[in-house]
Amino acid sequence: MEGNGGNYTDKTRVLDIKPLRTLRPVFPSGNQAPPFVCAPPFGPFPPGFSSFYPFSSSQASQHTPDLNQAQYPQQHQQPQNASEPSLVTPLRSFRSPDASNGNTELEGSTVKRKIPKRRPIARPENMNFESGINVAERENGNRELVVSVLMRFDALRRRFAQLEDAKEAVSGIIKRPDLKAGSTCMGRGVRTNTKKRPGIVAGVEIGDVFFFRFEMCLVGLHSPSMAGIDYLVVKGETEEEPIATSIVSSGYYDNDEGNPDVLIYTGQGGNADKDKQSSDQKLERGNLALEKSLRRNSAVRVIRGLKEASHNAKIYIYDGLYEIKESWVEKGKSGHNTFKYKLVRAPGQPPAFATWTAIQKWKTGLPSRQGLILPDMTSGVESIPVSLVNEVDTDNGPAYFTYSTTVKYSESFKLTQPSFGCDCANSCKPGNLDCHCIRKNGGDFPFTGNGVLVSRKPMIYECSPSCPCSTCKNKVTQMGVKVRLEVFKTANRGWGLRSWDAIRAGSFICIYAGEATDKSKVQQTMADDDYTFDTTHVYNPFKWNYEPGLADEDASEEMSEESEIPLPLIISAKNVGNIARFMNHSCSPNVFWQPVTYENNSQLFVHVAFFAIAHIPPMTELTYDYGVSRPSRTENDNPLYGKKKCFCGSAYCRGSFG
DNA sequence: GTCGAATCAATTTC
DNA sequence: CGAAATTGATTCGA
Repeated sequence: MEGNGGNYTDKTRVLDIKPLRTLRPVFPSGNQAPPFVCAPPFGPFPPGFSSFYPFSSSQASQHTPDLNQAQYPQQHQQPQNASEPSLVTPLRSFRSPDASNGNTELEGSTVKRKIPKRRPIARPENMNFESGINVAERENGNRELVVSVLMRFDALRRRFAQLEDAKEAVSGIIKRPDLKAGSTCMGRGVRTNTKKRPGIVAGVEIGDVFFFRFEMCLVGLHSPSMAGIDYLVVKGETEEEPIATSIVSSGYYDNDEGNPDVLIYTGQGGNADKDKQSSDQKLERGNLALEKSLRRNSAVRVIRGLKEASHNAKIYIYDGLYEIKESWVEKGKSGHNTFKYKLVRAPGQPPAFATWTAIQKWKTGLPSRQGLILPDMTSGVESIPVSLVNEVDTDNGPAYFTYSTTVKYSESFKLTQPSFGCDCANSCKPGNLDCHCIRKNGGDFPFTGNGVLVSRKPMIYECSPSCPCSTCKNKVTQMGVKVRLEVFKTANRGWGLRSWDAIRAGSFICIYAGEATDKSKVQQTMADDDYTFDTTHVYNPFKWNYEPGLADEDASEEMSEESEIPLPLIISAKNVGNIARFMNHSCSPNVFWQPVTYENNSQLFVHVAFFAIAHIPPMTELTYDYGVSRPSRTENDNPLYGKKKCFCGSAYCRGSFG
């Protein structure tokens, strides 16, 4: 464990952990479980199953990596050639917020069973919200602050989106929860790196992804909420002059010509407006700043705006520092003069935008991704293929298992009590409190319009396949995997899972598939293999939901975020499972699990669904907190001491898990 | 349903 | 202080 990994002695952050069990009777106790339903290794497979066996695949031999090239470069090693940069290193390592800032919420118990902690109604006059970020931290940030600010912004944005969705839609009115959340954070001092400077911004790492312009404002990467060029006025030899600090390329003008290290950037201004004709651009403001930066050889931060065709989402990737090599004037599409700047990426920086461009090529399949063993290890069972890749050694794939997208429950998990769906026609409308499914969620629609989870809850109630709402948005985790994933061989932790797509915070990733059993009925040894999910573990608490003090409505009731799994549920994915079985543990995870339930064939089951904690850049390993098993701890031990040695590498590594 | 174009009302900074 | 900069959700049209 690197750096200050030994700091995990601050017991105030981890103590007071209580059992996850509650007494809510969702599962009946009762009958002895029959044998599991299990597909034979070579079929025929019931729906949702396929064989997974890489060695028998004809594809496997085609794509077996060249052993001489199996040693892939590590971070900062030179790319093998200009157009094929090293892509094996995650764009950045992720760290979760640190309690030392005083603004994240690791205080209190893990499992708050009886919550309603009365808070004053959040009216403007009695709002005493503290950002927890002091003046110095606001001017100069660090990684923890940046991560914390982004988490708080997005939690608030999701909440505003949820509230807007619940209102009656007014035609012509455009909802902008991003602006509302951004403005709130600005006003309450939830921001950092306000001191503008060219070059590196403390706490923002190359490869970081953003989904909103406001996110980059709040962490000081790029302050204008709209303009593409950010600049700073400095004292020159004779007079003051502007120099550029950062630019955002919208992806509209830019012609990369295949080289991700070069950017041709168009100056600002001259655009046609409602009551304005397009005109020549002037050498002022941002254009002048870029010109001065060119003269001074002052490097500029570049943020690449990208349209992900598959996602229908625009993302921004921070691509590090570029040098302005030349500038010229060119006739634009409107026939008027525009300024053009040629920027070249400073050498020696880890790949970011280059990773994204390479992934776009992989998606076409030509040429196939290096180290590819199987293009789709699910054999079409998932609607999106899952690649199997090894770039580090000669291992040809994980041991055989049966791929299933679903959980197989033993008989003892069947619910005897009938479950109620809703009777909404077509789709359930957020804000419609007549909808029984929405009522079960406390009156809030659990997801925003684009399927992002708004907040963690003890349980999420989705509409069921038997509800009449066929096009309902409250069926996120039932619809299968939506991100393009790959299973890859890690350097020291076996196989792992990562995504080709950038993943937005709150996005559903996958469920934990496998064979579910009631832990109390199983031998302890069986629950101990490497492919077991166990709800009875002790989990490190964390805060993900919006802060009531930040929202401008009555948010008097703080909601529990921690799970209430009614029975000790364990899911074994040793023989049957999905991609979730490859997700490794981390003490600073970027994914969390959330219990979800919906009725199926008149039975109610609990599903373990995984969601992104923060925005996750492409090719970053997906990890969640495995927790530690209860029996392993003794009174004198750290309560989060586990049986397995941890190699997560996080600065806050607890040293063990499981 | 889907894909691009057009539309609309936003916010911070200089 | 007001103009400048362009976004992102939605609607519209082929």
